[in-house]
Amino acid sequence: MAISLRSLPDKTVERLSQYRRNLLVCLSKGKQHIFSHEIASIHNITPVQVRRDLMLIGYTGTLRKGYDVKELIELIGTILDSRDGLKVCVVGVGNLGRSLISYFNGRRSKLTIVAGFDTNPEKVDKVYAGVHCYHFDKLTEVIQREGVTIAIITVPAEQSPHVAEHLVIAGVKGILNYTPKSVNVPPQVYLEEYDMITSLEKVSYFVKKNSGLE
Amino acid sequence: MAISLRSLPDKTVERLSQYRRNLLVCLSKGKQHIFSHEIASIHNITPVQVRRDLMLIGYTGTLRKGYDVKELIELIGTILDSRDGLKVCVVGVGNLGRSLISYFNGRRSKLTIVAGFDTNPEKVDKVYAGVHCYHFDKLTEVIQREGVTIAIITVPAEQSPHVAEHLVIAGVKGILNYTPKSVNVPPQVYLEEYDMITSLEKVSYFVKKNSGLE
DNA sequence: CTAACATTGTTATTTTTGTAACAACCAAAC
DNA sequence: GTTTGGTTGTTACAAAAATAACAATGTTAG
Ligand SMILES: NC(=O)c1ccc[n+]([C@@H]2O[C@H](COP(=O)([O-])OP(=O)(O)OC[C@H]3O[C@@H](n4cnc5c(N)ncnc54)[C@H](O)[C@@H]3O)[C@@H](O)[C@H]2O)c1
Ligand SMILES: NC(=O)c1ccc[n+]([C@@H]2O[C@H](COP(=O)([O-])OP(=O)(O)OC[C@H]3O[C@@H](n4cnc5c(N)ncnc54)[C@H](O)[C@@H]3O)[C@@H](O)[C@H]2O)c1
Repeated sequence: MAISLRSLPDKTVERLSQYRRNLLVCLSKGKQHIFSHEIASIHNITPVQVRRDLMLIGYTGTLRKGYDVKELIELIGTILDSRDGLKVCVVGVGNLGRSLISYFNGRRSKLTIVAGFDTNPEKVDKVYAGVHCYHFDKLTEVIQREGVTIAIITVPAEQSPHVAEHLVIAGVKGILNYTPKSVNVPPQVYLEEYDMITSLEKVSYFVKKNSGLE
Repeated sequence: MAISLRSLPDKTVERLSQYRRNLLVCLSKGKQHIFSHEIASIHNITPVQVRRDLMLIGYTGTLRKGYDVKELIELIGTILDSRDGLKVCVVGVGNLGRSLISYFNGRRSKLTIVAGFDTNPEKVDKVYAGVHCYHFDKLTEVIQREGVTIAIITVPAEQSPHVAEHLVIAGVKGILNYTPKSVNVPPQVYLEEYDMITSLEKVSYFVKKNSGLE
């Protein structure tokens, strides 16, 4: 299908992931069809935006009946998921890393966390929520053996550039960096960074502004 | 100052927060001046974008000498921070909530987590990283007594709309929702939502696409 | 002294994202 | 049957964000 080959807008990809998650909930409640305005209201966006996103992936609903929930879930699956799923590792099995491991695993069948890495001897060779924690020295070896393609970085901030460098050498194709220090990767590696402090400061700025403080 | 009153672009606010964080690191290393291309390279963006952001906040550097690190930090402070700081609470003291509490507190002097809330009796009236956890029933009372203006939601997803509703009633002015279920708030409350699953699926999509998989 | 250069600040352009407008359609009501 | 109404898919428009272009300026090299 030509459409799934051309790159979708970033934001559309994000929304598709969210649509799917909520569509699964709808399906489990026995809902078989859904209107664009229903999807929109779940996500607090406009129906037009929903229809536009679905247009981009070439899905056509039925007039006055809406979209077939199951079909749509499957179509989004063919777009977002890789056939055999992708393997993920977490570098830095601290507070945040452990939270993520215990939270993610088992939820998305196509994305599995298969390894953790840490430098702290107390964590190495322990198992967290079913995930083995290896020493950071084994990074390349384990990544290549297991065929890991995505890494989540949750080490102390100052370590993240160093960690990212090793991940690239080891051959991962995508990195999700939760450290407030941004990292540098070659263009063929997809990088997503998110900084919780920044988010909080942003909320704080707009709260200040809206409240007309000082 | 007229400039700080007009609303800055969302993305600029985010970047200012990040600039400041790294400028503080520079300052602690004794660096007194910095060029736009240096700031840019720290954040993997272009020097033009840095200059544009600084233009928007009305800061002027010195030609061939760059920006005064200390001055710039202070100016960003006057823009992002509220004079007396803002108080923050965390609703849902589970894995993620506790991570956030222990991570955030003490880092940003102007934003302090002053309370946690949970429904689980085992957590109520315990103290986590110096933060008292109250029963959810006390939400409004504590928020008003302490003057909390910002809330972070880290309860199980299906609870988040209910929690958000109570937070609005209690009078918070900003909400940061880490739940994958989005919530509805009146326009005077600033809402920021972030969904880690979506981020991971987005990385996965682009990894798949870049690798030319299937 | 002058030319070349590095760097800033600003305006113009392009790209991305979101919103609005509207034609097409078909089911139901009358 | 014809009209009404709700809903889709698409095109046209607007807003936000990023990038490029470039003038201004003062420092350094010759
Ligand atoms: N905890 C949070 O809620 C939170 C929130 C926002 C951002 N973050 C960011 O996430 C990162 C981790 O935070 P945390 O609270 O989990 O810290 P943490 O100290 O609990 O965990 C960090 C872990 O990384 C390990 N580590 C250190 N160097 C390493 C290396 N080179 N290779 C592999 N592992 C290494 C440490 O042994 C430790 O286990 C930090 O950069 C922080 O800024 C955390
Ligand atoms: N843990 C993670 O790394 C992670 C990652 C991404 C998203 N999230 C999201 O964060 C949320 C929490 O995740 P978690 O792993 O911390 O879960 P958790 O089960 O460890 O924690 C949830 C906490 O919320 C409390 N709670 C339940 N209902 C409540 C209510 N009405 N009011 C106040 N407290 C209530 C529970 O008692 C529990 O302590 C979830 O929505 C999850 O989707 C978590």
